[in-house]
Amino acid sequence: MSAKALHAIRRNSASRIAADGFAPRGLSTTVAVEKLRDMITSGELPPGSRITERAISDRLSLSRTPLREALKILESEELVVLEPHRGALVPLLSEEEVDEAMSVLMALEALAAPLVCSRMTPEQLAEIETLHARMVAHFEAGELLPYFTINQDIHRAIIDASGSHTVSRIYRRESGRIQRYRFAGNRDMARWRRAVYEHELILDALRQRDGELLKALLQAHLRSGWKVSRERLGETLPQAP
Amino acid sequence: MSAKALHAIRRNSASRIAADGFAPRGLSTTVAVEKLRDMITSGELPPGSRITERAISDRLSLSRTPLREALKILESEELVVLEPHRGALVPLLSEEEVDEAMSVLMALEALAAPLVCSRMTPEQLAEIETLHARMVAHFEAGELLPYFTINQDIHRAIIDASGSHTVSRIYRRESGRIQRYRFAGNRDMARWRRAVYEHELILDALRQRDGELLKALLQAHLRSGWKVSRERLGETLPQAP
DNA sequence: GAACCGTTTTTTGCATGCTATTTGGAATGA
DNA sequence: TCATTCCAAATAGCATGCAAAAAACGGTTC
Repeated sequence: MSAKALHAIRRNSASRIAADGFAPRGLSTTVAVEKLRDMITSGELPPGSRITERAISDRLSLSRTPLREALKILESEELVVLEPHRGALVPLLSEEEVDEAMSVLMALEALAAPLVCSRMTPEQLAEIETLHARMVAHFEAGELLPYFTINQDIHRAIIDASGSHTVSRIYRRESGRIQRYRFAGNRDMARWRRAVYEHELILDALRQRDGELLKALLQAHLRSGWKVSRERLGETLPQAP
Repeated sequence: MSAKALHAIRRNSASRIAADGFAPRGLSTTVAVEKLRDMITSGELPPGSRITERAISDRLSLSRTPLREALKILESEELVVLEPHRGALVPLLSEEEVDEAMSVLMALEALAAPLVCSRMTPEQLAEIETLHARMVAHFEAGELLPYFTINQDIHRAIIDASGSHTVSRIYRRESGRIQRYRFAGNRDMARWRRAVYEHELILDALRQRDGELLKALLQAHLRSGWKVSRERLGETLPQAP
């Protein structure tokens, strides 16, 4: 329909090359989502911080358009809050809000547990065992951060073994949303040791494919982990949003 | 960094004025999300249909930029699927996928029921009673569509009364995602009459603030409603995604 | 010093147009 | 007839620039 003859002779500036000298892999928006998600869940962008589009788009060496798309995605994951005409900020969650999310995670684990026990494949079990071994290794080396990461992976792998895409998706999203706040609990050495032991029990329940036991163990694990984190955060967190 | 001197002397076209002669209320992206969500959940854009950016942006009289942002939001609600470089399409859910979502809704109702009974305010109860009365009126008038809409509102209002923002949010999202597939069940007259009766029971449980009873009733209600819809959809739906 | 108000500066919202990728189809060969 | 290759049209991805809203500033008055 439109004439394509009149081209301004101007190349796009060399913006596809990021600051580190490598062209980004994949689509800009996707890359931006992943980087921002990391920055938020890792705490590099702490709760309460403002995100100005230009600053971040410069930092990720892309234009505002894909960055804005990324922010919209993160908003619907509730990892950022967008205020009209005022921009994005990382939400500061209250203890009650994390509580709520923990309840949902427990409900999802209760829903998933029997499914996992009836539908988990031997490969999935083996995968979980491998992750567990690696996690224990990090525990014994006292490496908190990799321990925590693999810990999350294990819980995700268990939920994934339920075969319910819907449950997996929601679990992932909600657990990512509050991840930052749960981290505090692992700094307690007694709790840490106890958590590893609970993981052993969970693994046993998986091997025996005992759905009821698995459900009980998962919920107790989540509950007691959060209890410790909550105490740790008591000073830092506000009482109401 | 870049020179700002060279301006093409061109006004933005009068595109803020929509086809109906009214300027849109609120932000374009928000408007686009709401309109598209309606178009999808109502079936105006049926599962399987492709959405080309230009066609829809013309139809909603806005540019591709806010439309693309809207699509990203809808994607993370799983109301559309975006294939890289190929655009958006409305996903066709299999029976199993709707099943999964129904399980999640039931789990959320189970989680919410006791909270609702302990935290619901008298105003919230009154609000639900009002909605119920209106719903019954539509039932007696044989008006299926408004009945169905208010039905959804009642379930949302019950969940909202739990006071858990997290549960409300997830319930809303998942129930919207499968809404299109649940509609079929109400075409069965026997089921419809039965459903209204079940709502009476649910209302009683709310009045008595009996959490266990409420939980049981809600779950039975959801289960039997979906059972009928599933039979209706049996012919139309594929077995696997 | 604090509160008010007009002006400048910054930042978001959006339309536009170019580039890159995909696709549909014609032309070619087996 | 069918598969293959190549080209053109269509369409998504993204950078850019302008308009408008919000924030920051500066000066004035109380």
